[in-house]
Amino acid sequence: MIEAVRATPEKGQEHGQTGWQAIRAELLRRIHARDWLPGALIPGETELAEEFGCARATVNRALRDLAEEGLVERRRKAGTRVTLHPVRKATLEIPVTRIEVEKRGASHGHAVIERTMARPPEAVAVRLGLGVRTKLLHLRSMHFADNHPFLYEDRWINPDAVPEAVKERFDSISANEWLVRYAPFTHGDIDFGAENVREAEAKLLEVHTGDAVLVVHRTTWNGEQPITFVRLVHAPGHRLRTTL
Amino acid sequence: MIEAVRATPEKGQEHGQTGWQAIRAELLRRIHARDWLPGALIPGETELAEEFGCARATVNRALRDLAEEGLVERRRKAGTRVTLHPVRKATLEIPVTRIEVEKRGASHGHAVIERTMARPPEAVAVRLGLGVRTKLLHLRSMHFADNHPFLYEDRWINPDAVPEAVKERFDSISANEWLVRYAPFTHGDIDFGAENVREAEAKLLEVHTGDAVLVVHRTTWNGEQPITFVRLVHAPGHRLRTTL
DNA sequence: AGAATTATTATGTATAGACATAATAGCATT
DNA sequence: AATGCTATTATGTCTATACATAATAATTCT
Repeated sequence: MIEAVRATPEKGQEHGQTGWQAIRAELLRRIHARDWLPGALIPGETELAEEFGCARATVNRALRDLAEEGLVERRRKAGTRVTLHPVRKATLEIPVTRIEVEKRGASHGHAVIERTMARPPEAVAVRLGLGVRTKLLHLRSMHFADNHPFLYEDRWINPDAVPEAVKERFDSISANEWLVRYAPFTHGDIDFGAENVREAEAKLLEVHTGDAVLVVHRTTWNGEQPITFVRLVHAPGHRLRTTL
Repeated sequence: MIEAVRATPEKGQEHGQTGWQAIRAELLRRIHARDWLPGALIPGETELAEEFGCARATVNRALRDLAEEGLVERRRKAGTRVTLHPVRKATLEIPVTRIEVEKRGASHGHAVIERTMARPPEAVAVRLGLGVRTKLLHLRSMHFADNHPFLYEDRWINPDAVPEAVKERFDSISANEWLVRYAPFTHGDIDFGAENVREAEAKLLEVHTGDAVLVVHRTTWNGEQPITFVRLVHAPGHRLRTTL
């Protein structure tokens, strides 16, 4: 029986949690201490509630939290077990480019290179789930950090989803930021990889052809309706960071 | 008053959620429909509970879920408001390499190239927060998918944190998987970027020197104690995918 | 034995009621 | 006007109880 649960919150206790968080911490401790080995079945909620001298709902809250993080797996009737191969989730935040630049202590600038209505290449049309015959708003632009090339953005916007975008010139506000503001999306997908930058993009980024660049592709949707597909080419050396 | 909450679960209802999920769905609908604008204060739990004809705890569960996703912000006394600039979080899962390979329908293989006790280069020592004089277990190995090079792994393990690792040969089980199993970590950090692959690594991956490769650096800790630092070099063309 | 049915069990969720806590707003004092 | 106390309020959490649901185990029927 751990006492932390009912312990009066004292000043000295740095890890002095109470309630369900104390339960959570204790369960976590047992997992890390290998009291309960990966794959092992841990006691039922009722049993733990009794041990900790709290209600089952409180144990449930703690276990649910651990389950959300992927540290334990729960199945009705089968019980709760320590995850064998905990799939760690790195949550990387996707801020607006301007803010990302400013967070690095640099001043942000951007310039539109192209702004046309055009038929998308097949790869783009497929991603958006649209036909190649639909004309889309095609925007190519550069982002700068302290006047150095930072990011090249090649974007296709579905005018059916965002009719207002057709009128916007995107010179005072970047498409990136404009869309976040006026066209919230319900879901999207991202994928990224490394590419040897091609000549055209290398010139824009002011680097050598063939340099390795981090390329991000992002598609966003509002319900069933595709909003935009964008290809982001970062300047060489750019790294994405996050914690586990 | 929405009825979905108490609705008898019928077969035809594809979006037929009940309970707190129905509340959540309705709240989400109002946010997306801009019924409640970004930044706006939404009704209190008590009020919503009354409207939906359920207990306050149920509304709380729904709101808490939305808050965890960053769609609303909650503060005691101040109430709940729709997030102004929802920082979209892409959660990318970091599975064990073997499982990642197998998920692609390929067979996984691996081979240890080097296994020594050595002093780490300064960059590694800094990352781990250790001195350059501490000898660490240095492991270099290759992962294969259907016998094609898939990933090159250059790893440094802190023997203080995982003494058992020094005895392990890592030929039947990869270091990656072994560590997940026997040395769970409490936290870590990841960063990734694109690099032009150097000659030595290019040979191992059987690609041309200078090809763009996705490089991941990962450090993991158990509490205060550093466990391992690893540099993962993916074969060219490898892309990481996730959803928003 | 094999299939279908029923019982059991652990988690999942809902409820009402209670108290805790943080933050604001209002009031009083200096 | 600045400060400090106090009341108020919305969320945070815990409790006990109840029923729902999924999955397994046991049982019965053929």
